[in-house]
Amino acid sequence: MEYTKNVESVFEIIAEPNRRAILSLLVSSQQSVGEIERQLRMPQPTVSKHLRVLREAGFVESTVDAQRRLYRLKPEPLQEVDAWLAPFRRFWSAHVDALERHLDRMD
Amino acid sequence: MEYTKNVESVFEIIAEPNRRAILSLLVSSQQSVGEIERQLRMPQPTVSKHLRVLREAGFVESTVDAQRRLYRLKPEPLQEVDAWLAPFRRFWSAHVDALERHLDRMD
DNA sequence: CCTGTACATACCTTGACACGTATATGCTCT
DNA sequence: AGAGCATATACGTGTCAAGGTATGTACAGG
Repeated sequence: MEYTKNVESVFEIIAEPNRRAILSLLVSSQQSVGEIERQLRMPQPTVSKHLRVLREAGFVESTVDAQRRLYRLKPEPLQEVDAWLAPFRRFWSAHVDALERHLDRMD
Repeated sequence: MEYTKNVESVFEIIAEPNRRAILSLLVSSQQSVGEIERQLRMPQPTVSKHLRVLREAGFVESTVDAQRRLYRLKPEPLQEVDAWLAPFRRFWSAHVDALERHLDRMD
């Protein structure tokens, strides 16, 4: 196998449950590492390491606030996921339509 | 770490590029294993193994057609992904709104 | 029946990645 | 400058999943 790694797809990033949890936390507002750590009950190095992955993949960005770092969401990578999903949305809405037509004929 | 595996999230399933390719192929119409194999230039056992994973996770289902098996999409798992994405969509459309208001004030 | 075709599975190997523990870096305040 | 807090990184370890090769199963046609 050719492992031309490094390209780390957005899908691999969000495959990790803790990373999804972090992203879900950040959707409401920005948070410091310590706040994430406490809310998710994760060891601090774990949080930092996941944040690093998310940052390098463009899911989040951080600003310095004294000794703290505040992390916030960036939309682009998840929009990529959304875009990949588009053709499938058409597929399953076609299914729903077919079901509706079927039900229409039934009454 | 507790590895209470088996729950195999839908995200782990679509993290694999070859599986995403298979799903994308199937969005237009059902395909046999051999057709997938040829279109994606993947070894047959690889295709079969990925299809097994996809099947057990509910992404696809198969019907027997003589010696062939025809695989087709099932919508539910990808709808789960879509549902997970919903809060983030609200987030980034809020961003677009803010940008638009800003641009409005500029002229 | 026997051969070929289509697909599935078994086994082994390898690499990636998530974790834990320990330690480094950097900032703040006194 | 030194203490203490907040965050980042290094290192070693275990687990898991994907690939390759080989083989099994099942159906179709002559």
